Parts: sequence; C-alpha cells; structure tokens
Amino acid sequence: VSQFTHSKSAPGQLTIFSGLSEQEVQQLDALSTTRHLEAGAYLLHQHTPARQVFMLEEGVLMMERSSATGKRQIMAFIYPGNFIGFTHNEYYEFSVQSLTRTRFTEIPSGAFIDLQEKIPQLKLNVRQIGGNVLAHALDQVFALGQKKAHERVCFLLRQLLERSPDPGGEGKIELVMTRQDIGDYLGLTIETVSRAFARLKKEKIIDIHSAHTVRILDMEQLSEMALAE
Amino acid sequence: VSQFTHSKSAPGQLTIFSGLSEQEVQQLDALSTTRHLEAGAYLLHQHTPARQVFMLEEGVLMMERSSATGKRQIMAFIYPGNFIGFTHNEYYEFSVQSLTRTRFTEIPSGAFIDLQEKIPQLKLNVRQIGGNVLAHALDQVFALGQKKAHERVCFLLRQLLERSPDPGGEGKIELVMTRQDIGDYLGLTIETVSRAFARLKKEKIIDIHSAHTVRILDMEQLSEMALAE
DNA sequence: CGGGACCTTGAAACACCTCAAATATGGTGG
DNA sequence: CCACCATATTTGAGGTGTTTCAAGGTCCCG
Repeated sequence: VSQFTHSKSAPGQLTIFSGLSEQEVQQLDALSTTRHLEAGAYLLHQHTPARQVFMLEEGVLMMERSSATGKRQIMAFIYPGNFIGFTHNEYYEFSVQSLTRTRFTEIPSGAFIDLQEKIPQLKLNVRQIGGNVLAHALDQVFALGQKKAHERVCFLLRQLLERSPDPGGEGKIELVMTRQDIGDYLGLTIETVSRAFARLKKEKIIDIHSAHTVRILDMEQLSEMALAE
Repeated sequence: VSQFTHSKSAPGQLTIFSGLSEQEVQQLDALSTTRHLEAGAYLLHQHTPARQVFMLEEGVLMMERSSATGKRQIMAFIYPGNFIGFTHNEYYEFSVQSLTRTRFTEIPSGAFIDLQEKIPQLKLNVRQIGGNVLAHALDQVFALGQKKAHERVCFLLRQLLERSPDPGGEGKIELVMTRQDIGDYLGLTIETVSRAFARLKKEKIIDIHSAHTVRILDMEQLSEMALAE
C-alpha cells in the first residue's frame, strides 16, 4: 500500500497522483522519502539549488520571499496535497517555512523529471499544477493591486475554505498562521488585518471564536467581497 | 531562412529558439503563421479556450485581467521575443491587448506540445520560460505588497530597461503605454503615477523629456528604489 | 489651427500605517 | 489544574501616503 494513502488533501483536489494507476503511484513511491519538520523550521531556502521537489502530506507550510531590509512577502500558504518546488529554474525562487509540524515526501528533481517521461498522466498533472500555481499568483496580483484591506481578507478566507480541511462544522476555518503572516501575505500591517477582521465581524459576515478560529456566517457576501467585482 | 530571423528581441534574452539548430527552427516555422494586429486590438480573451501559443515579433502587448466592476489589473507588458499563452489550463487566464501595431507568430497548442517531444531543447526552453513567467509574477506580488508608489515606478522602469530595446541613447526609455496602463500594472491611480514620476524627476533620478520618453540619470539609485531593500 | 485625449497639479477626503497601550491567548511549571 | 509569563492580538489616536474630485495644461492628429 502506498505511503501516500493517508494523505489528508482536500477531496476533489488535483495532486500529482490524480488519475495514476496503483503501479504508477508505486513508481513514485520508490523515489520518495518521507520526512518531518518542526513548526518554524525551513523546508528550503531561496537561491539554493533546486534539487528536490516535495509533496506536503500533513501540516501547513508557507512560501515566502524576504528582502534585505526585512520586508517579507508571503506568496502562498501550502496545504496537504500541494506540490512544492516545481520551479523550472536552477534555484528556488522562494523559501518555504513550516507553520506547524509537517510531514512530507521528498523526490529528487532529476528522477522526477525522468519519471514524467514514463508516465504521461504524471506529466499532465505537473503541467496543470504549474498552471494552477500561475493562476494563484495572478489572483494574488489582482488582489494586492485592486482590493481594499477587508476585501483582501475575504480573498484569503475563501482560499482557506477551499484548501484547508473543514473540520466538521460548516464554514469553520482554522487560521494556523499569525496576523503577521496574514499581513505579509496580503500586503497589510497586523493592525489593519485585525481591524479588517473586526469589521467583517461587525457586518456579520464572519464570527470570530478565538483569534485563530473563525466561522463564515454569510458565504455569499464573503465571496462577493473576495472577488470585489 | 527562418521568418524569425528579423525578430527584434533584446540580445541575450531567452526565447523558445534559444539553442535550437537551424533545422529545428524550421520545424517550428512549418507550424507557424505570421499575423498582425492593430493598436488596441485583442490578441486573445480571458476564459476562451487556449488553442494557440504565440511569439511576439514586433510591437508591444499587455496581458490584463478585468473584473465585472471595471477594475483592471495589467499582469505584464510583453516585448518582442516573449512567448504568450503557455497557460497549461484549458482556458486562457488573462486577455492580451496590443499597445501598438504588432507582428507575431501563431502556433497551434497541440502541435507545439507534440514538437516539444521531438526537440528536447525546446522543452527545456519552454520549461525555463514558464519558470521566468512565475518569477515575474512573484516579483510583481512583492512590488504590490511591499513597495511605495515611487518604488513601484522604479520597479517598472527597471523592467522596461531590461526588456525594451534601448534606441541608441543610454538609459532612454520609450513608454508606449499610458499612465492608466502603468497605474493598472502597479496598483495605483494615474494621478499617483504622475506624481511619482514628478518626484523621481525632482530627485534627479530620471529626466522626463515628454510624458512618454524618460531617461535614467542615476541608475544606481533607481535600482535601489526598484528593489526597495 | 482646433479638438479630443492624455497628462499634470492642487486641495480635500480617505484608507492604511505607525506608535502606544491595553487585552487576550496559549504554553509551562508549580 | 491553576497561576504565570511571554507572545500575539486588539484597540485607540495621530500621521502619512494614496485616492478622489476638480481644474488647467500639453500633446498629437486631423
């Protein structure tokens, strides 16, 4: 049985395994190593040689870029089932840090590229994941360029609803990241993020249980604000 | 002789032809159709089926996304040698409009994908171009999330210096796009863009000949501001 | 030379940021 | 299990940068 069997990716989500036969999954298994990382540790660093690709099995990661002046931009939050390190350049374009304790598999880039030649479906999946990653980046550009603070927060909440497992209750979201992380993702300060949450609560669009647990009350309005169109 | 011979791409820039033999270039030629577009016309529309890929030969294009409320985000300005439409999804993720009269070649996606199997170097080029496109998007996310107005304008000027042909004079830039286009690229209003240019002129970092022709006076300071780090 | 589109500049409004302080949260050891 | 502590979050007040609204100027093309 594949080591990937117990992966907690959201249902219906595209992964590198989508549509692969049991035998093909085993070929991938043969190349893979399972590893763990503690919260706060780095999976990889920007500008280091891109020699591995990864698939997250459990926990949450974030992809980030920092400048010499200490400005930090979070590029994505990464949930189980997501694929990491598909950069087609020689070096990674970003760093990846653990938000929680994580479990993931590691595959050497070269072997992974070769395997794509043997498994056409795998190549298709990688191609489509690449497209999704670009689409995600374009969404973020649109959000940062055109949306107001509270709309950006809605944008994030919608993404988290799609990608994080919804534990039982409908519309409940666990925010494993800090306000600082959210601010660095949305191009805002922690204070503005906090006020945006307060505003959404006042408008009865969300309910804030604790700072790290919110529930969507009005999905329609949330989506409308998230799209801002 | 290849129809691509007279392509005016910037020297040293990666194109899909980089490192291809004459014979391989001819295989690409055989699939290609040359077309023209007038200024203001659309090359392709968001959400339409992605059936072709394109390479720009002459002129300038811009890649954009619009929302129903009329908000528009420019994702990139496209110069000769650039490759368009590499989306790996079924539909285009953006629209592409001409800023000037343009000349470009069109290749059916399916045939282009097949040809990559026959020409390993072509596949490498496409992979790397995909990586560059993602890197460009991440740069833009960082700029929109972390930089002030005048820093974003420097960010754009640096990009244009790299990508647009520098006609004779050193550091001279032709801004073929309007202030509105620039604003929609950088997430600013036209007034803020205008004031940012005025500020850079006052600080003697650039000189503004006409609204659409600027010259870099202090390259070092420009780069510093563009990076904002 | 005239006209329309584009660009610049000014003043006021607004959103977001900065600084500061109070409050809440989560983990730890007693 | 509770009290405590460090850390994270919220809230308030004031400042800054960007937007909005409005007017005037410039450029380009017929």
